[in-house]
Amino acid sequence: MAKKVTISDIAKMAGVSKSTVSRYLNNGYISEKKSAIISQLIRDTGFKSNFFASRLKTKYSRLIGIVLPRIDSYAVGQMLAGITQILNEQSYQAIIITSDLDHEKEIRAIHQFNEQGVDAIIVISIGITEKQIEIVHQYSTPIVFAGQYDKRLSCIKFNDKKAGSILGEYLRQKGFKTCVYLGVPDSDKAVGIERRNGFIKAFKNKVILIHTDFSFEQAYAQGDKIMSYTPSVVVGATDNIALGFLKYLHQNKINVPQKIALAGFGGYSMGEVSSPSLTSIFFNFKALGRKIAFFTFKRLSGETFSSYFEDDFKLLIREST
Amino acid sequence: MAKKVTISDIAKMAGVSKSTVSRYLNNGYISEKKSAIISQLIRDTGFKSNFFASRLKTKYSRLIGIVLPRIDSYAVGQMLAGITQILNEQSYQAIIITSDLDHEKEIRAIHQFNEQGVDAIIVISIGITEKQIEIVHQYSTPIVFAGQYDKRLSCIKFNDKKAGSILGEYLRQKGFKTCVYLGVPDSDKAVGIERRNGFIKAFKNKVILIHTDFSFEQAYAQGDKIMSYTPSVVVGATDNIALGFLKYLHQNKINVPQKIALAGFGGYSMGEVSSPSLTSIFFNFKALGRKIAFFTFKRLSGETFSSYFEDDFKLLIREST
DNA sequence: CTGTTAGCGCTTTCAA
DNA sequence: TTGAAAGCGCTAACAG
Repeated sequence: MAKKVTISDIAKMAGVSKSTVSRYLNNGYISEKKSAIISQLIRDTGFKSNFFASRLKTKYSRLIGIVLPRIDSYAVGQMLAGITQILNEQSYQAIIITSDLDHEKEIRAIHQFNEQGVDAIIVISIGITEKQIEIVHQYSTPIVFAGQYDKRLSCIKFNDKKAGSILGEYLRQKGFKTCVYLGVPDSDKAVGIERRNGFIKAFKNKVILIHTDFSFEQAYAQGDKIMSYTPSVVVGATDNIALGFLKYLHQNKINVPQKIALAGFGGYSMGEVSSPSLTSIFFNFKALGRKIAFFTFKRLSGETFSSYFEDDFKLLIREST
Repeated sequence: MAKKVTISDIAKMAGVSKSTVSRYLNNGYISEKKSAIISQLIRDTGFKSNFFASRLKTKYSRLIGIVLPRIDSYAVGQMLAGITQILNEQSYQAIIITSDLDHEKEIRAIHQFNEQGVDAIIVISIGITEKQIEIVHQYSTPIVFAGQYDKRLSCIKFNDKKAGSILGEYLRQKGFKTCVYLGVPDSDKAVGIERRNGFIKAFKNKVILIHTDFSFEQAYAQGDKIMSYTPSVVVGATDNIALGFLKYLHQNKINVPQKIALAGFGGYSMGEVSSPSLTSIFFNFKALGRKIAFFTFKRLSGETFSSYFEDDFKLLIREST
């Protein structure tokens, strides 16, 4: 079972001092002979340096705290996969707390990570508030925000405006004249405002704005209202929203794309298996996750605040347009 | 920035001993007066107990290591959401490593967690090997396996056999006579063997078995072969597999469910938005995640090995049958 | 109810 | 190149 082999035990057995063993473990300022014997002893006993004792002395933990709005979402899962991939490669580890889309919890999580002594914190944010900015400046731990932007913080996110404009441009060139855009509230600056503005500016023609939440159901429920504007194309701020409306179209036997075209943002696999498959802007969330990790390491190595906008997305033209 | 306020500082300021402050922080065996003054001081100074020092003394870290095959999957995301929900409620925290579906990495992760001194380990496994069993018995840290079963370990998973039989029973009663079952390799005991056997036993009629992997693409590619058996119903071992074949049916203008019926396992939202929507066995992965956490706490509180089979799934009858 | 006293296991000067 | 010694910040007997 749990063999309580400590550094002293090894030292005793090897006939050296604890410091020597410690040196072997760290810098390695040690003679060949002793090194060999210690090495052997460690192997035999199965000794493992006590994580907490070591962290108590040195200042860093090789732990990165990650605050997530929720974990059961495709985008978050992909990002997390990207982040942990890079973290693990560098022998860092992720420790996660979910905020459940609650600003207060997000803040509490940041406090908690600080208390735990993580080396850095990554916050996949649902919106940056003044209070958060205050907290970031009050702690010395590097904090990186992802998904949202504020110039006073270190942020990394997709260039939502550009994403919106790519889709807008494409649909304009396709000759669509009237669009209903299913947007989410402005409280989500990235998805709510930037994506939409980019789209509207590039589409140039008529856009009717209808607000909805992020759910499949609410988009479905707005079907009648949407159709009352007789749009030639409907765009959902996310694929999920677009698919909610697609369900309505199916049930009302309205043909896509013959009667009406449809597009979304996300490029989730769901949009690939629907019929018709959904035209969408694919965001490479996993790649973003990797960038987030790199960005965090930069901050860790002393680089100062700055922001980054990722352009790794592309237009997937599929059957729905 | 990082104010290095320690428990001694607080003690000095409050005119008490460190132990008293420590007691305030923990058991609270302390007078009202001192409690009040310490409480105030902590608030003022922004003192936070040093995580590592405290963990060095007590044996517990309140950290649970979780080994995942991959994070960017719906099922895993849901489970993780359920697990972390309960963990966080109990002030425990999740620390994750991904195994990337690699047995070696899974084992390394278990070792690593042990070295780090987590209180318990949860392994969402892709298949239990002899080597793993050996390791579990060599460590004293409680380890809980999820998703797979071996009687020598603490396991928790869905009752796949029963899930299979529910769908088999339903399709038999519906009057289908010939079924193609798209199965995955036997190396995944739960999904590959149990689910399939439960199905076959309950369906009673003719079942043609075709092997495929977990991907949408491979299921799609097997379309011609599947149709050559002229089945009246096709069942995918996962929804994803079923949807891959659905894509084939769409492209070949074969009507579902008029010409052929289709069903899967999973109950993912993808099967809800497809058209027709997919009949499926819904597994409540989030609920399973919560159970996993509870189960882990039981082991933590000294209960011994045992296994648990979750029945929280149900038949979703939708348009495809 | 509270203070004193020992460490937890490790790292890190400092001198040798 | 090595060892002695001094803690990191906290908790937990023990005695009062």
